[in-house]
Amino acid sequence: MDDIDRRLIALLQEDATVSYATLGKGAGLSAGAAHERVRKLRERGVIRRTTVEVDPAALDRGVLAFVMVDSTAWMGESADAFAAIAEIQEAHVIAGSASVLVKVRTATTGQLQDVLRRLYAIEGVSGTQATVSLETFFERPVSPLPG
Amino acid sequence: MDDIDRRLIALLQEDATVSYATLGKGAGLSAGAAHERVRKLRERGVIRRTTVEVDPAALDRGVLAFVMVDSTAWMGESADAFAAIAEIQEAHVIAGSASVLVKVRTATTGQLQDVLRRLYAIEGVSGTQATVSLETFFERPVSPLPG
DNA sequence: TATGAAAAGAGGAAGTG
DNA sequence: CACTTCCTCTTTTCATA
Repeated sequence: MDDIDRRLIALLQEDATVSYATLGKGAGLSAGAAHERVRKLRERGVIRRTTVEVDPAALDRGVLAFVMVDSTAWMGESADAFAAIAEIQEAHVIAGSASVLVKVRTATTGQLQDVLRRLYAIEGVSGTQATVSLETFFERPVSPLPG
Repeated sequence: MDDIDRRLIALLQEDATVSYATLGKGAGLSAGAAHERVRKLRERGVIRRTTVEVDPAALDRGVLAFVMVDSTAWMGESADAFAAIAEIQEAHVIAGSASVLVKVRTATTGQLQDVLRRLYAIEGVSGTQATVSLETFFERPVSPLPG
């Protein structure tokens, strides 16, 4: 992971459809060398996958909320229960009073309420605190640049 | 946006490097038809971009925290101030006691502390409450399927 | 690891049903 | 809208340094 790798990642995060020739030019490499480096980044798992970024509203997921899920038991083994709820985009075990923080996207606040109901149905869950997002300033890839 | 479009999006989210021929097969379409639909999804802004998903730890961003940022003033115009902090991956204006929720990734908790210091330097910011993630259950694309 | 070149395959743009 | 065809460019592999 040197500065060239970071540069390649930055370029791919911006647009992963560019050719290796263009990619190499942007990093001061030949197409072949750029290709080889990217292949290794994938092999090492640094680049996990190539994917598309979608407008949530277009998929009927215009309502964004973060929900703190309190529990009476250790939730460390409950990943599947959260993953089974399609509206949950992320789930993290957290330090602090609650035990799991989830990011939820639904079409309406009514559906958000339904997600909360399903969260309560998970074993050990004792409470939820939902915080609705009014506006998203930005959501961007993890910066490969230091600082 | 019919079911075929949703299917195409689901396949692309999983692996955006597949050929249009493979993509079409997965959605019951010819390569050309799949290509045309994907082109339109991009044109309409449903698909925003093709990008790569990266392992945060490999980029020296192994510490994940969510920070509630309290403020004394309306933060609705402060997007740039948050965007200027490279460690911030997302920033959302929220309903509730705090006014902005940010997702932060740093190499160490020391660097997290430094981000908090820089958050305090933003005009109007009166306080922060950081919640550190101990484990990420999952982070996945927005589900294109209903329910 | 980088380069350069050759073969295999995919992208992109026609025209047709 | 979807399918097919055709041409171009890219990806992928390999030999070489």
